[in-house]
Amino acid sequence: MTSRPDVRSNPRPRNRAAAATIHDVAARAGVSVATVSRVLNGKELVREETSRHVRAAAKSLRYVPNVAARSLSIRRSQTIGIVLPDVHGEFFSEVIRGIDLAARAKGYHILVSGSHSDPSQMLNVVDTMRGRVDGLVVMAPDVTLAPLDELRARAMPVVLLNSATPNGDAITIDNYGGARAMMRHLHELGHTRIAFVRGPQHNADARERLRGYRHAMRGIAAVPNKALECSGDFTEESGFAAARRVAELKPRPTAVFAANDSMAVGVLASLTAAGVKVPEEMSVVGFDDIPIARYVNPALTTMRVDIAELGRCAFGLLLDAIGNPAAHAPRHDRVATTLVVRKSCGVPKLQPKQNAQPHRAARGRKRVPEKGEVS
Amino acid sequence: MTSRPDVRSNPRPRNRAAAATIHDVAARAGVSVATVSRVLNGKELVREETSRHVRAAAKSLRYVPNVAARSLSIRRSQTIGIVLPDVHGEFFSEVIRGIDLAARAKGYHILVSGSHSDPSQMLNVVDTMRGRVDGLVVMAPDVTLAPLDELRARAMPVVLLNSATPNGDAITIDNYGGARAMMRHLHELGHTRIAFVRGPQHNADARERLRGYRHAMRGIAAVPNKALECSGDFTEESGFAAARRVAELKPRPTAVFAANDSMAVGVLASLTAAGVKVPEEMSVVGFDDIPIARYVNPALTTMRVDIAELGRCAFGLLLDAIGNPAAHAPRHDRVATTLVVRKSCGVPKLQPKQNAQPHRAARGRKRVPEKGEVS
DNA sequence: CCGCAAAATGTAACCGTTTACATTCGAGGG
DNA sequence: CCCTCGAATGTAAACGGTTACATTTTGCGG
Repeated sequence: MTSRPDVRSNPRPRNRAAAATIHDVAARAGVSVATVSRVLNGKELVREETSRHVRAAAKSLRYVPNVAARSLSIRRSQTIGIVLPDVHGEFFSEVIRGIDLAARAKGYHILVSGSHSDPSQMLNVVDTMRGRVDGLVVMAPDVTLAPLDELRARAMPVVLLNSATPNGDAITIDNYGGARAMMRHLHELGHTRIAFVRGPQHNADARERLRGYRHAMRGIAAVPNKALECSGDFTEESGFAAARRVAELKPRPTAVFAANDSMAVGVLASLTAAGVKVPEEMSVVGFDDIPIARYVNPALTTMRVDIAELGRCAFGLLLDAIGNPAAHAPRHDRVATTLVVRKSCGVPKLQPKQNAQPHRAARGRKRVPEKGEVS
Repeated sequence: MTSRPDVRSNPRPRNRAAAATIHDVAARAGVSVATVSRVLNGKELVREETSRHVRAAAKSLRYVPNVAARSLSIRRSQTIGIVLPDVHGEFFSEVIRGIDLAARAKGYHILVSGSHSDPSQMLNVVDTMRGRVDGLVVMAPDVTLAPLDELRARAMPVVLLNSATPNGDAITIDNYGGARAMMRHLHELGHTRIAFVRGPQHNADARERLRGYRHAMRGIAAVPNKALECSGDFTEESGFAAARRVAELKPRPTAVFAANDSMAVGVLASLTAAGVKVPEEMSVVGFDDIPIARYVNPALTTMRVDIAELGRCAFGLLLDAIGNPAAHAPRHDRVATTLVVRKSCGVPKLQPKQNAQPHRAARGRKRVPEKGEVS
């Protein structure tokens, strides 16, 4: 009955409604498997009538190609891997979202693996993804250079996200530029004594933001003052703690710049608890524009990072690398940030020994609407 | 030299450092592929010495098995799919996180696909995952029953997450019980005029929470008052708008119960903007205990849902279904919620026509620490 | 020293596709 | 009428593993 010779000497009993294979479709349509394959992939010449038959047979059998077989044959999985340090919080979910959207549009699937605190565990995961994916987007902001290079040796296209910039493909946020833009904004409002809450020591984003802050401070204060910098680790808790220290500094700073929004939220909560009025007595700004930033009280002024866009870029770059592994020239793209002015910072009160007048531009710029200016 | 007869008549030029195959390992170790397979899978008897040789060969060749071939052969992919409506926000990332952790521990990978607003698109995605995954966790809170049943017909283990409960495997939050527990808390504090901000009409979670609220209100107020219910859609914006309406109700409610935390955050922001003091003039509570809840001002009293646990349970159930597809009895598990008391609600002011005394228990319970009581 | 069971290993079929190459079939030109 | 050529289709060899079954070793009692 079937035109396919049953090669199996002793067919295993399939326990359940087995999925139809290409052979079943071929038999039903009265053609060879090659023809079925050609019809379904639509690349080669097939007579219109034959094509219809095949399509009908496939539909009636609810045929879905077996991807494992297919990818074994064509050596492609149409899947990319995403390796994250830890899928906590809104930042990571936005990254995934951005990549997912871009990938699906191109017919790609995404394999996600999060929660990799240490590099060895990460490399491990990368190995188990071997063969399962055509390329990787790896986010490892806390990892030092060496393991990342080893990762490249795995001979698979890899795009690094927000990691210490190595040679090879990478996408990063313009942290340095963003931090400077934020400092410019504060300075224009008249602030000169600006405290900074740092991020984790080994985090690439955190370092760049700190660098931007320091550079800007050199242009603002004659003598750099290390006392204005507090340590933090990107968590609300650490922001909370840092704010207490800031509030007790001798000449009290008029503004606090937290290296990310989570810490800024902590700072805000801490100051409120301590009875320090924001923005009247102290201005607070953050970085990232996570969704909550808009809903804390007062609403937080921050640098927006279009995280989904970050993911989208990463996928685009990866796709390019997968497309022509040979001719692909490694790129390092930087995505810009946007200043979003809300209510959490104002003009500092006049104080002795300070410039008596706030900077000229201050007044006019105070209430830039959402998505204000590009840094 | 190699013991493997080169069956390929005309080996394709491999463009790049091709990955070693099991044949290469076998050749290098001087054994057959079967032996290599046995060593690497560790199931069958192999002489210790042989085993060492094979392992050494594998390591020196940096051999990693090709998963496509493997899953073609054993008809398993060691991968599960996660289908989400939209990977926005902390809720979804926590779900992914929970599943990821559980899955990795069992050697499974996860294939994620988010952003499916409509059912047809979702079914589509499910089809493309066919063969790529051993089972699915599907989250479709807004979807009506019919498509979900069709999904089951796809003949693959499926666990539904927070969806309108059908027959088959499912995990849901105890929304009804949680809502009632929250109402009990408010009532014990002395509140009787309690407004409710509803979630999306077709959302299963939202409906259950509303049901819990209504049930509780029947026990509190003699005449049910629909005017106390405001519509909302789980977004901060809708909470913001709803709060304005609540504040203008004739006998003003003394408490607002928002069907989720995002809306509660909106409510808080709105009341603050309108000059209504929380909790002195009005108490506000939410549901979910998203991370921000702790950092808004005042900190939000809410029902905690252990979202990662939800994901973990879902994976466990799915694994069971994958394990014995035949003997598996469909289950419907419900995960409990926990009351977390913070600062956003207090004892209502005495008012005419009200019970003059707050409920007995109120005082003593006011400041239960984090992770207070199980509902 | 033989025989035999158990242990270790090898052989090759099979999983379901894709695709290079072979084959068939018609049509058109000489 | 034969030959050639191109279009349509078929055949079967990969792809890289797993595993049932066959074969070879090994250990040991008689």
